[in-house]
Amino acid sequence: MPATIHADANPNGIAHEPECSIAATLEAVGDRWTLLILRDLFRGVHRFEALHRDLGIARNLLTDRLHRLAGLGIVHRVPYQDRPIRHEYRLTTKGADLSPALVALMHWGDRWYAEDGPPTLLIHDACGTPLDQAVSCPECNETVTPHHIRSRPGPGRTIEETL
Amino acid sequence: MPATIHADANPNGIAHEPECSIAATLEAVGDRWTLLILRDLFRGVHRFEALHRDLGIARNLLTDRLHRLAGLGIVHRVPYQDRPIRHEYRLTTKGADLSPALVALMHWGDRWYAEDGPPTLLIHDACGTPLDQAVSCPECNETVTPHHIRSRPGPGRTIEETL
DNA sequence: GCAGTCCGTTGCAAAACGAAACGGACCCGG
DNA sequence: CCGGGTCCGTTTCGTTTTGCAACGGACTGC
Repeated sequence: MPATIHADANPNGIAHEPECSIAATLEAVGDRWTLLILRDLFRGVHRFEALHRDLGIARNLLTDRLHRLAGLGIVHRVPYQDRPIRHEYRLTTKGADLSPALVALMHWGDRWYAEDGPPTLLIHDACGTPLDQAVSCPECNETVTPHHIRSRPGPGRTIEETL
Repeated sequence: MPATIHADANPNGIAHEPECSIAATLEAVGDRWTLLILRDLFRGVHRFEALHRDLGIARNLLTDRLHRLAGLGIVHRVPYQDRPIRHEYRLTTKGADLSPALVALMHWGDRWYAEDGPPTLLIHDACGTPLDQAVSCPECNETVTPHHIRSRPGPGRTIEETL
């Protein structure tokens, strides 16, 4: 039996109730473009025009997504000139905190779709070594594979549907 | 400056060319429902009717997504009865390999949207300890934060646009 | 036969998306 | 001052994707 990542039966409101954190996350960033926009922000592409060019996203959608991300506190608008007052978009702590998720998505793509090897390597700035990502047990000090991951209701679970 | 997760300028074909593994991954599983379906598969919900009930997804979409996932080799259809021959959907290795991504997305939701604490805890089956996930450097034997992540073109990058 | 289960399809309206034109605020060279 | 060029949106409109709910098929069990 594979990893049990438990969750609930309600694909709704964003911080609307504690039900499933995966659903909550996808509510915030789980549309066709948002994670790509965030990828570009990590990558150093911060301005509207540059994002538009780089992603090929429709301008109206880009406007919408950027405002939405700002509203969610994932991104903030930093003025880089006045006069035609212009802002660039930068990750907040909350946004930067999505880094592990992007890393995980990238690793999966590397593994299953990069026939000629990864198009991009993530390396340690200090030593240049390609990085790993792993789930680990702080108690046992060992890496845990999906098969050894179990789940149980946490403190935030409402007392309903034990399923 | 936050983590640099570099990527390309083309949000296209799935295994269509090596450009950006994040885009490739999102091409495969980056729509509104797919990751939630996968979450349920991890969680032990394997049948059409159960997925439909649990997720509230439209039946036509569920059909479509499951077939798509099967086509991509992320899921396979296992007969569990003949006669009205019926299949259940199970993760392949490729599908199970998305575990780290789901874990990362869940952690982020836990951190930013679970006011009363995580609705679900992932624990080590051997000892019951809540698990961590981290990016680490195999050389330095230390955890690497987003700020210390750099990126560089890997072997799979086509020789174009140095940006 | 008749109800119930399970999976999937169909038809249609609503929502999201994509492309491209348009508008505003500016800078610059002539 | 005028005609470009840049940068950031907004608007319009046609195409896709969703969501919803009814329907159909293949059984089982009573």
